[in-house]
Amino acid sequence: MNVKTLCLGALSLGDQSGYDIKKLFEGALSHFHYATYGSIYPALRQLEREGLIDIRTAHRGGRPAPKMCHLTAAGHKALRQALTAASPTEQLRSEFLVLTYFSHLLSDERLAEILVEERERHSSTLAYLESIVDLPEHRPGTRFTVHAAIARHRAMLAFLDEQGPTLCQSRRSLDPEHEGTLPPLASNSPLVAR
Amino acid sequence: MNVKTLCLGALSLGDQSGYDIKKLFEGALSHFHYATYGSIYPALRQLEREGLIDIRTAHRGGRPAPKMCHLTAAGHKALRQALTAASPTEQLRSEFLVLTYFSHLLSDERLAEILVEERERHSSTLAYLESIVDLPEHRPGTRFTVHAAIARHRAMLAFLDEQGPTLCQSRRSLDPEHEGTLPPLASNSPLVAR
DNA sequence: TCGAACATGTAAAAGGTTACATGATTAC
DNA sequence: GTAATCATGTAACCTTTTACATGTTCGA
Repeated sequence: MNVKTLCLGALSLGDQSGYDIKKLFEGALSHFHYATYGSIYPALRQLEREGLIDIRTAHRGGRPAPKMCHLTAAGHKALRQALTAASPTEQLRSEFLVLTYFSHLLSDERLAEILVEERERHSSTLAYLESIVDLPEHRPGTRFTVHAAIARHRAMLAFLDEQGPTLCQSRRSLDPEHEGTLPPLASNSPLVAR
Repeated sequence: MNVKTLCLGALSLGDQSGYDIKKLFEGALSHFHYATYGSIYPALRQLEREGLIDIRTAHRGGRPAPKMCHLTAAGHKALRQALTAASPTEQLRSEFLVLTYFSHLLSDERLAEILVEERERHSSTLAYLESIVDLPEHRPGTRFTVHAAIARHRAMLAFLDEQGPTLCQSRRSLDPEHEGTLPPLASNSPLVAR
């Protein structure tokens, strides 16, 4: 799923400027995708070239004039096709989990710090999401994805409270001698083999 | 966090070939990162040029000779620094959530199909993870990340069972006339503004 | 004998981020 | 007056994916 398709999707909700679309990526979409101006503006220009959107400058006095983008019939069709054809994939890139996976290379203090910070991140995001999920203006699709994010952050909080202490303790019981030189993975380990 | 750092991390677990590292990305690491040969082999060559790893061809008769990679002292130091300096970020890219967010553009049948498939994905991954999480050969870091994945997939299953029907029903109660031309988001919506 | 697993790599292209560049307006 | 917000864009760089290319060995 590329930024072009996401922009078409955003425009299916109503005419918007590149700036507006960026806000959407920082807001509702941020829980499952992200994009910056550097990809949004080129995407919009390309979509215009392909005839999938119209761009017209809105000269409302005062403020800098935004270029409002509007889905054409062809754009609508292309969007539907893209969404229907997609076999939904998911990719998670979590540096937190990378760090904990390699936690044998971290100091106790650094590990504890990382765990606390991760907890705070989930906690504050969760509080925000819970405060907005029941607002009546959400479309069903929006509310669904907010619920998904809430479920995920709640689960991560519970997991951190349950397994965080275990991770810290398991390190203390290890011989401090062989730091970073643990034996190689057994080649028949399911995690290696699969 | 780039593939080079991940490769260094993999090698902190013991000497491995590029092929072995790929298996790690398909296995234990797959729950929070991914990489293909096209990025792993160039990364390894670059790490060798930088003196962070040694590569030597293992001539064990028969099989094609793997090039075993070994962390140098400099590599170990670089890895520790990279892991300590990282301020852990997380990014999720879920086409499933993109599709549900824009579900006003999908047919009822397609939406139902997507929900069922997503449920199956989480269900089968969860079953696998639960079958291996208690194996004694896991390092604490490995077990921690497996628990994290289990927590996430369980939460998603519960969420799908709870909110999936709601999403389908909310569509049926909508006027079928204005498909795809829902009113623009209120500009004061928290999801837009934030 | 045939497919799966082992094993390494390249080249082109796609895709995106980062940093830079600019400037008006509004609210405090 | 000054910081935040509105508003658009480019260029260089980085990273990664995709598709291709090749060949061996083991087990059924």
